[in-house]
Parts: sequence; structure tokens; C-alpha cells
Amino acid sequence: MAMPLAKTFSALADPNRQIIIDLLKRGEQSASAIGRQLDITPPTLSHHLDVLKRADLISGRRQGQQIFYSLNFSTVQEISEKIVKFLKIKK
Amino acid sequence: MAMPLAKTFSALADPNRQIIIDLLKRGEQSASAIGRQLDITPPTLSHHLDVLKRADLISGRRQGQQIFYSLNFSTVQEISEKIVKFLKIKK
DNA sequence: TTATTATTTAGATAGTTATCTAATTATCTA
DNA sequence: TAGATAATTAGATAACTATCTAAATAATAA
Repeated sequence: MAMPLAKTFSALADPNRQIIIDLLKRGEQSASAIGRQLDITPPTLSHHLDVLKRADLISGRRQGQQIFYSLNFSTVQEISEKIVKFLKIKK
Repeated sequence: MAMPLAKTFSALADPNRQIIIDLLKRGEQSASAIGRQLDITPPTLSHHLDVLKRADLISGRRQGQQIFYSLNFSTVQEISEKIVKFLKIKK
């Protein structure tokens, strides 16, 4: 996917988006289910989901009226490794 | 130090600051030495160094007219672990 | 078809941030 | 002390972002 690290860090820099990531670790959830745990309006939630999607951190699939969001596990894994590598001190 | 993760991610989200981190992995450098590799004015550099300092990622020590900046290795290590933990999927 | 629910898109706004120029502070040297 | 160099602070500005309300789209149910 070759997502630049800056975009990833920006996506992760918002507290509400961190909570969303945290929620999705337990498994997929509909947008409204996420929203119920976040004290923001649906449009704001939609914006945050969009940022996370564009950073390739999450994906959504529509099922009926709802859209279920889930973590992109492989991307998260990749990012985690990339960050560790970036922060690793060269001796 | 208990630096909130959001602040760390914000600090790391800027390309110029990523370059600074990268440069300092090789060892300490004066502000002007960093600046020569960055195509920004001294005040802008100063701003970025300040952001990184406030995120506890770097420290500066004055030696004569120059201020030498270096990575806070232990903080970087801590942060790296914290990020891995944050991105770790609970089974 | 009409109403209801779920979500997104459009548009506006307030707050934040990256950047610059100009001025200031700190240190060294002649 | 005066001048030069290194870095920061002050102040302005343009771009970006998180948020909201209102409107639009999508899917379901009556």
C-alpha cells in the first residue's frame, strides 16, 4: 500500500480516532455503534472514519442500512513494524 | 514522563520533524547543522525543535553559541513500545 | 409509495499549525 | 565595546482540521 508515515501519524494523532481504533480491536462495529461511544455527531464520526479509511487503517462493508467497520489487521501490523523501524536507533 | 500518545503522534506527523528525528539518530547536531539539511528558515526550524522538545523526543544543550540537539533515547524507546502496544490486536 | 433509520456529503466556522520576515537574546572574538 | 554568528521570540498569514447544522443518499419496512 505504501502509505506515507506522515499520513499514518496524522491519522493516529486524534483522540477520537484513537478510541475508534481501540474499539475496533475487539471486532467490527457499525458506525452508529461506534458513535454511541463517542460524544460526537454522526457527520463528525463520518469524517474520522474517512480519515482512518484514507490512511488504510480501517475498512467498511455495508450490510443493509448499516456500515460495519473493522481494522485492517495487516496494515496495522505493517504500520507497527514501520514505526518501530523508524524509531529504531542505528548504532 | 506520561506523554499522551496524541501529542507524540502529532509531533511525528510532520515530514520535516521526521527528517530531524532521522538525522539525530546518527548523533547530536547543532540547530544550524540540522537547518542546512532542511530547506526551512531558522525560525521554522526552531518551531519544529520546540514541538519535538515538548513531546520529550529531543533535548538541547548549549555549547557556546550553538545548541546541540540529540534524541532522548529512553523516551523514543518508551514511545516505540507504547505504540506497538497500542496497535497490538487483542485476541 | 411514504416513513424511518443509517450514513454520508455540503457548507460554514473556530481553532490549530507551518511558514515567513523582523526583531531580540546569547555567545564569542577582535 | 563593537561586530559577527547562532538561535529564539514576536507577530502575521495561509492552509488545514475538527466540529457543527442542514441536506442528500441508501436501505428497509409499513
